[in-house]
Amino acid sequence: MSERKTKPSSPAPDAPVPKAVVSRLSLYLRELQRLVRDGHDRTSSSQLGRLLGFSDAQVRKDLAYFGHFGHPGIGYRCDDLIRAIRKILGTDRDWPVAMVGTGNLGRALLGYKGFSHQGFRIVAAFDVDPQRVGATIEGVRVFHLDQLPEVATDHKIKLGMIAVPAGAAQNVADRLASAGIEGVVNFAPVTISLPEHVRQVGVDLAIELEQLSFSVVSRIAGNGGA
Amino acid sequence: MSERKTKPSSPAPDAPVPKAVVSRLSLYLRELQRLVRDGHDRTSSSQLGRLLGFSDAQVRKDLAYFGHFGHPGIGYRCDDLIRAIRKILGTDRDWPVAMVGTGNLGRALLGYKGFSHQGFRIVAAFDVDPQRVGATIEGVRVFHLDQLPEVATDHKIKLGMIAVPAGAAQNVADRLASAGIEGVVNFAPVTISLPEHVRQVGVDLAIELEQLSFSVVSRIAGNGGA
DNA sequence: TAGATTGTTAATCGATTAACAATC
DNA sequence: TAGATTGTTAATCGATTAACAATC
Repeated sequence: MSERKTKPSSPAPDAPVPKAVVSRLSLYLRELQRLVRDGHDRTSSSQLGRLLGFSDAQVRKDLAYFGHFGHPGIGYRCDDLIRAIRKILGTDRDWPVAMVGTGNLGRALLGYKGFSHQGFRIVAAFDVDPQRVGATIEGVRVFHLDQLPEVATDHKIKLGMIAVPAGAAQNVADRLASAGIEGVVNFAPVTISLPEHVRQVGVDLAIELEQLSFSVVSRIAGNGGA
Repeated sequence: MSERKTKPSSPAPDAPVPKAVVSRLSLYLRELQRLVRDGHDRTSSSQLGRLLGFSDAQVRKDLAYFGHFGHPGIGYRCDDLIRAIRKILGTDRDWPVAMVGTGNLGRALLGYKGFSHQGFRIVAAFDVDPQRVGATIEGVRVFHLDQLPEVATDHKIKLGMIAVPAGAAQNVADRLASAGIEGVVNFAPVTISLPEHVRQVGVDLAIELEQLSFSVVSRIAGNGGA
């Protein structure tokens, strides 16, 4: 039992990767891409760590979850490591994305240039407001939410973003799930429930400011803040 | 030495509060506010935990970092707990906020309604584009970035948001710091450095999608994703 | 060769969970 | 009273750091 296939050693047979490791992976990737733009060919765990405020040991440990990407005595080739991390994160392919909600935030996200570099392409937007349906925003066609199932199938959409008012978010989540979407980024400031197999990431803009507020006030007080 | 002042017992004399605890605090607050809107007067650690996917023990432990807010045998009064958490997070007061950058994202954030409920009020926007300076967006005046020091002082602005292109972010960060800003939310997809006493929170929208992508692909593969 | 840096193991540190006396 | 629920301590679990042999 317990087939060991390809992967060599690494921390454990099939250790579940900590969420914190994955979020650092994205930061390593971002920093590596900047290093390449600045003309660097290679880097090291200590350089990467210094740039991001992590220890060199942590950088090596994080990467070791997934394989051997470096060269002892040398370091890491930036482009090799970039390729490796993109493969791990799944951003070595194209991800057609659906945007639900074309209010302030939805429209801004439709125009956001940063997604495309990682392979995310918003291919359709959805709304229920007849004033908005049929329009084209930033080159993206706005469909009625009722058309989600067909459009999602046609464009092989696997990921969706929810940028609707809090009160509508759960309904949208349900519709995304039944349209076969596999992952959702929720920008609405509410907890939504989705079937177990549908992954979700929540982004609450007010909460980010709250975290900041906490660290500002607690710096002044007991100095507990970071 | 080591003056013990007001605070009673709690985990340790002045235990530094883990970052993860603070982010859950914001989620408790959001859920409590929803409970109140739905007509609930009180709740319990197990209800709060169930709604958010945490254990009841974790909810109690998190709150116990800050004091005794509940009643054994009874639970927590929603409005008392809301008041307590807002005080802890520092959102029991008004925070005038500066928005730097009035592109897609900056404009969307200027119109975002969710901030005001937690006391955050964007009182001034800044840009360097002469086409934009002088305009009023969503009721907020756009100043030239050079005017940041005076405007920040006049409006007692302590927090800033950076919504400019990656290449401009570090310069904006420097200017915010010298204008006396104490905390920054950085939406630009780069690492910025700030003086030690200036707190920061980074929000990278592409990274959020990457985290989602990872958990979608790793669910299908080895089931490591969450 | 000497110096640098990786991947990995063992030691430390911190956070979560379980359990329970105290309280209503 | 019996049942419910808190705050807190001790036990478990997981993540980070330190150290070092292997490698270039």
